[in-house]
Amino acid sequence: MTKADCRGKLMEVGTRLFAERGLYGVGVRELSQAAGASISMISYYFGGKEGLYAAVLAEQFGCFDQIDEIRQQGADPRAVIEGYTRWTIRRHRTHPYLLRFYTGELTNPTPFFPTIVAPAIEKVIRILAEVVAEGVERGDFRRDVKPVNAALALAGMVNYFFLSILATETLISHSPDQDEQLIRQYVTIFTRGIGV
Amino acid sequence: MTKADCRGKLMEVGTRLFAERGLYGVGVRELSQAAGASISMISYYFGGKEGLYAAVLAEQFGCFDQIDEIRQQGADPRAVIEGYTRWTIRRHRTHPYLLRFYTGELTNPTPFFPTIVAPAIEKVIRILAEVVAEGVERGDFRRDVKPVNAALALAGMVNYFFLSILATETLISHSPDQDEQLIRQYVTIFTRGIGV
DNA sequence: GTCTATATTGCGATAGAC
DNA sequence: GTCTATCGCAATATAGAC
Repeated sequence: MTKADCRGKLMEVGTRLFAERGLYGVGVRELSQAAGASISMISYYFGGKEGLYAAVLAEQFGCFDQIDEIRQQGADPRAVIEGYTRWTIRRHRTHPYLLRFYTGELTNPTPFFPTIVAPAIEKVIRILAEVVAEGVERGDFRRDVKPVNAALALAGMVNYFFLSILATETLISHSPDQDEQLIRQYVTIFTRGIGV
Repeated sequence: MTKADCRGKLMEVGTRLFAERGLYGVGVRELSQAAGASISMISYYFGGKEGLYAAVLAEQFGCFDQIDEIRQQGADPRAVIEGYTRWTIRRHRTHPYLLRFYTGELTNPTPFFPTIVAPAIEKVIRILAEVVAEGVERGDFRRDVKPVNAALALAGMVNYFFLSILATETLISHSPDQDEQLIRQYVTIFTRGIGV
């Protein structure tokens, strides 16, 4: 095992195994064995199993910074809403393990939830709510719409589609081929749903 | 510890602890201690820790049977949609731990996911999709709406509101006082979203 | 920088007393 | 039916060789 590979390989297998079974569902023996490294490398590079988990979590949630670009991609609230939807669906394709950490931490938070997970989610919802509020001000959306409720509705629709995959495989195709249709459906449901 | 209490107390603390930290995040020592019973009672009544977890899971998902009553409460698809929304939000209030098991199993499935969890979720989504399809046939909803996509959108909105609580406490009140407003908002967003 | 071997602690399950 | 005590095993972390 060469130097550069060892740390990266541990991150790689840590991402997969922690996503599939959670922090307490995986042991250091299995992690190091899957990485082809020895057990002590986890402590050497990450200070222990929890350190590896924290590093994986931080890497996974790093891409949430992209929400700032989405926010600025258009003055039209509808454009931002479509941008968010497309970005989120694409993100679930490019980061297939992110949703596991996302919902896993919301459901069974680890010590790293307050510093890594909560701020990332809160920022996205806050920005979506601001965008909805702007749309209300512009007269695009109804005045009785509560922006945060609406933001949570949109995030819920998009994320739940992927969250529910394991239980709905028999009901619908989750192939990426359907993504553009899915984006259209959800953007339409949401914007018509809150529209005047 | 009297006989009748022991089993019930183990179910009670098992529900809370498994919900908060998952099957692998809790040990039998902590479970039995919290129940005020001895460690061996878990094996005696449930055949082991996993048996207790399975019993808790089955009890929690038992209330999903109520979906049949919701289904039959009205010929009007809109009435069923409102019934589902109210039932789900009320359920999160009466069963505060159910969502943890629900999303925990979807994210990190245990051996009991296929027999207990997946069938319950699939049935609800299937019924919602049927109701949407009926609405399309009646001309209430648009023909371009895909029933399963729409069903997942509605379930996603409602469930995500509660799932995200830990990360959105600073953004909005999650008090039951707001529930009726929440129901109105989400039913409106959804029915206008898929309406003609 | 990476390994093996080990220290220490905690786990789930169960035997046997009462 | 419930308990205590213990078995056997796996956990994480680390010491020390190379």
